[in-house]
Amino acid sequence: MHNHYAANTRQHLRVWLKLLKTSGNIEAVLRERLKRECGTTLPRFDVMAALDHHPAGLRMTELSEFLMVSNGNVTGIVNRLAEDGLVERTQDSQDRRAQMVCLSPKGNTEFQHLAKLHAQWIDNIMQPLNVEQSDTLMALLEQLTEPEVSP
Amino acid sequence: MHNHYAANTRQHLRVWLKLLKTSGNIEAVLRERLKRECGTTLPRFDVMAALDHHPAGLRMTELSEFLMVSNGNVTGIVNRLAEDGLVERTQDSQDRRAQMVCLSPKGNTEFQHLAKLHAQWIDNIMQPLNVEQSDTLMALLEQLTEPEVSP
DNA sequence: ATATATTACTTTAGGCTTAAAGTAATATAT
DNA sequence: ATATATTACTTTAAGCCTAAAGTAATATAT
Repeated sequence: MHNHYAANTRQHLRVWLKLLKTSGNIEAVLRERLKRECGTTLPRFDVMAALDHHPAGLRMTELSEFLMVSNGNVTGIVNRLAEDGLVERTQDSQDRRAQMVCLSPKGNTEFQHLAKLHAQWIDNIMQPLNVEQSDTLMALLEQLTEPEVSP
Repeated sequence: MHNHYAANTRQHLRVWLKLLKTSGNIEAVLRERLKRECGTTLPRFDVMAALDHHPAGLRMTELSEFLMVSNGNVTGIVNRLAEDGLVERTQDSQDRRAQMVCLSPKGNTEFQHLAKLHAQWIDNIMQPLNVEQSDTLMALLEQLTEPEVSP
């Protein structure tokens, strides 16, 4: 053996590494397919999905809160989506600092296509688990949802 | 309901989002603590951990294969670690293209400290699961280890 | 009314990441 | 021996990400 942690700690490390690896593998598959088959990226997909869930549009700050990423990050992604004509910005007439972002018709059409593919990919990847197993997995992950803060 | 997927697909999507969120949350905690408490980053930690596992050192290409990241990526991280005196590069006397990278004494001391903290953090985060539960989680994740490739 | 604080957003600097192109050294085929 | 291919590594361009600083507009306190 290479270390001298308690058996429990070793097991915990193993489970975490497995969780990280599994999640990372699946995410890598999604990124790869979005790129190769759709010419887009996961962050772009996430922004478009957020806008799809909010058909009336979102302000930049709402978008960054919804996606839990920084404000500046959203600025960059929305800029690039706008350059490609997939989202539209409209100035708020009440507040000249603010703007509303929503999917353009083109962006909406494209997202419906992406979302369908995305769901198929996930469905396929998760296929090995039956209903009971995925319920169990959900329940176990639920217990890790709010990581303890102090050692 | 907001969509019209088969119930199974919806469940699969929910489980995947939960998996992604849980893994991301834990990773965020680790990044945060590495930064705030140790002034380092997860990629730097990963490189140092790889070198700790290979005391004789690794070549740049071996390092990038071990970590499953690109060659150029490793160049950047190792550059910064070397600037901080945490790793050492030694030219291969047989092959003038190649070099050996290993932890410096300073890097080794620092990594032992980081590794101990890291293990404590994981141990604490995984605390909610008892042995049986973590075994079950391992087994379920195992089934997702090699995502199906074709729809 | 005016000063102060807050809010909405962008810009900047720096690190992480990849793919692709570039450089130099080594290995192979003829 | 020489041409070709491969290998080891770095550089570059572009996107993603954050924290911190910056800008302009709005809200609040007095």
